[in-house]
Amino acid sequence: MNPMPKPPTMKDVAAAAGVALKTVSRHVNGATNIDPALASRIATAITELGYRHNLAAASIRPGRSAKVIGLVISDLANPYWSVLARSVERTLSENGYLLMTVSSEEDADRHRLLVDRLIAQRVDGLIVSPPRRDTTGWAADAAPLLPVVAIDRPLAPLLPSPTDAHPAAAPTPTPPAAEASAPLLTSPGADADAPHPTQPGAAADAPLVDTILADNAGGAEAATRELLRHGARRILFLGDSLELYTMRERNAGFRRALGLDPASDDDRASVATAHTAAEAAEVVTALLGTGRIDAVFAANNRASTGAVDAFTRAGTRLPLIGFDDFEAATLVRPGISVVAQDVAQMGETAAHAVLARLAGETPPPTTTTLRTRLVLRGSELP
Amino acid sequence: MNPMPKPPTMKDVAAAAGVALKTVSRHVNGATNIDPALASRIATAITELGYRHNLAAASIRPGRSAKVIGLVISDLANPYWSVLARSVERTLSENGYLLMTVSSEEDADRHRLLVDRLIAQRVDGLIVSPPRRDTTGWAADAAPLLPVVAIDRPLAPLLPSPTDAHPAAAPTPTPPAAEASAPLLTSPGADADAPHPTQPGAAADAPLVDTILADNAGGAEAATRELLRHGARRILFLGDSLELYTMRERNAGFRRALGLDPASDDDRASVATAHTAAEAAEVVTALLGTGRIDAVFAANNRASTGAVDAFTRAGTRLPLIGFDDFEAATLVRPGISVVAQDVAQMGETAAHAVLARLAGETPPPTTTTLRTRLVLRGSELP
DNA sequence: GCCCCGTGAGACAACGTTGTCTAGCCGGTC
DNA sequence: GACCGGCTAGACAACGTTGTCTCACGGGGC
Repeated sequence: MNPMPKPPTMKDVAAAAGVALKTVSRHVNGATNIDPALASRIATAITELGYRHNLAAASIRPGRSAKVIGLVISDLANPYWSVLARSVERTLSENGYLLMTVSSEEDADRHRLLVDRLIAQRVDGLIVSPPRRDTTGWAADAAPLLPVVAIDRPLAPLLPSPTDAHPAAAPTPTPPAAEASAPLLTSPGADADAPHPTQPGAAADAPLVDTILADNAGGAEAATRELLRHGARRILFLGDSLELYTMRERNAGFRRALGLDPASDDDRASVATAHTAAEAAEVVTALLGTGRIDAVFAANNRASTGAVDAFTRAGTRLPLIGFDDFEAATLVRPGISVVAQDVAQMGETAAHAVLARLAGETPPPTTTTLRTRLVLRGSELP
Repeated sequence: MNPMPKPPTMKDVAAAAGVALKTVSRHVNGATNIDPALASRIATAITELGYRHNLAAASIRPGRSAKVIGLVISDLANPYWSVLARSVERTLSENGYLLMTVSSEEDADRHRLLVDRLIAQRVDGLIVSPPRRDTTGWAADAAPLLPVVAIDRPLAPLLPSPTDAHPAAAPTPTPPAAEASAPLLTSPGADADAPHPTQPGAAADAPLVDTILADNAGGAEAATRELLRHGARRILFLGDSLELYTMRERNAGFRRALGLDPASDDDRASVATAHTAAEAAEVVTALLGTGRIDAVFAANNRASTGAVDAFTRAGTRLPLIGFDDFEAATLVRPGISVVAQDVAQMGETAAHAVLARLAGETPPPTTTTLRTRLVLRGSELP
């Protein structure tokens, strides 16, 4: 009747079975060297009392862990993140781990709070999508304590000292431009001959933590080239704020395809920012018919959706390719062509990276760049 | 250099600050009655050593908890569940709780395993979507231990004894049929005058745990009536397996609108089962042009998507209403009309239900039925 | 000057579990 | 018949933290 009496402990089970506490512990932990008679007495006592093993208590012993991983993303309701979370969960689950998922909403302070909370909870590892405007130094604090993996975006370089305001676009001309389809695995320093990976002055590009990225620039470049190939000349880059790493990369790939200096403000590239599908639709609606654009590269899902919505409402359309695949892409005619990321593989790779570190592997942190795939469905045509 | 030396404890902090361990504990827990001099020495020691409070260890004291809730759903990658999970997470987060989310994949055994694991982890409460073919009795085991809330579906009645194979369609004629638009809150027994809610022999419909449902039957009935209003006479019910509670309810509402005996096999109601959008598209494609159907009620997202896909490919269409809103519904012309559930509110309600129990409230378990909304966008028209 | 009381700090045990170590038992061997 | 080795069971301490209790100190009242 009493709603929730305090749950029985091993001690209670031991008393009921008439054995020592430690013997119950052995039984619960699956030790084989137990007298069958005692084992069955213990089993009976456990079911009769309704005993439940307390993993939380067990996990405070050093060397034992709760087998829980933390995942910090920006919004679980966004299909991109939820598919990623599902993939992480599946891989971890197969390895006996549970997942705690939290949403940072791109807020650096909230992000910091959540990371601290997860660490206090003593998760075994963290998979994190670093927030934009990330100034809290959470990674430097967390990485020495437990395995940390950055996903979707790299960590912001720590303390971009205010002196090097514009490190000059010319000196580092155009990065060697990863092949259109990047290799599955890129090693850390890339320059294999550098003997000491950490270079004091220069911002060494060896990552602080394992990092899993998509080939944003390469995908965007391929999409843009495809639009160009079909005769587009004034392509609109429609995306979210360039504060987001993925947007900067996709924009860079876009400009590279156009043959523009990555840092210049050449007006051949028109760029529009929209945070929601509605905003994106507004932008496109305003430009349709003005002749100022003749194709659209939608740099994320919401931009794609907004553009299609604008097209549908206007009863006309322009060539379009979007970044990230989405369910509705096949429902309209022509089908929406997209740069598809393998989100599931990203999650799986991230989970494996954490698991490897937990298994004791300690190679220097690696950045993995996952290939993207250009899926053509017709919307790229004039 | 050493990758991960064992993290400092309160004892280390106390030693470094030259105070007693308990004083550090007081400081960490925000006690006010601490000598400012000692407090600052402790604060310094904490930052210097990089001490982190260990909530896992703290939570083994009786009366203290880790503030974690478990959520068991069928698939986090499904937008329906991810939006629900997000809503639960948001509400819990506002109340200082973290969320552990796991996917059961509708497998009863896996579901049982996950629930047991979460209980072993000593979560404070559980929000669970019961799996289909639920025979493991997990709820009866879990409910006495911690607050449990069922979401999206009620618990299966325990042990449907094999004797009452077909409890006869006639004896229980047509259930009083909840009003077309259910009230926001339905109390447990419904029959307010029953003094003793538990009735030995009969399966009392007082729920075992708090339950949050959508008005599946009502929504489906409204949608079907709308199709009928526009002249449809041979409507296809296109949904997933009727093993799923939600499907049974939606089918019941569908039949009610058609004026069919809920248990009869009247062939005026054509029913097709499809697990994926592709299967749904196949079914619709096969029926299009045969004249055997003149409208479609798609009982879930995937069915809607599949039907639209079939229409688009065939270059024709039939009147269509779907259950559950989805992003693509507004992208095609005509827009897809749907029965929309307020998924976010469902998550919030479930979270509040757990929080209320954790706050010590112990009213008898309640079933809450959330209203659905018929959103007409044009696809219902001939 | 003495006592009482309020305040803040520390000693100790406890939470539920597991690692280590010792004691005991049994069978086999010389 | 004595000894040894292999095996299981139990006593004990420890994990990192917090609740309880006690103690020391200092100030104020008589």
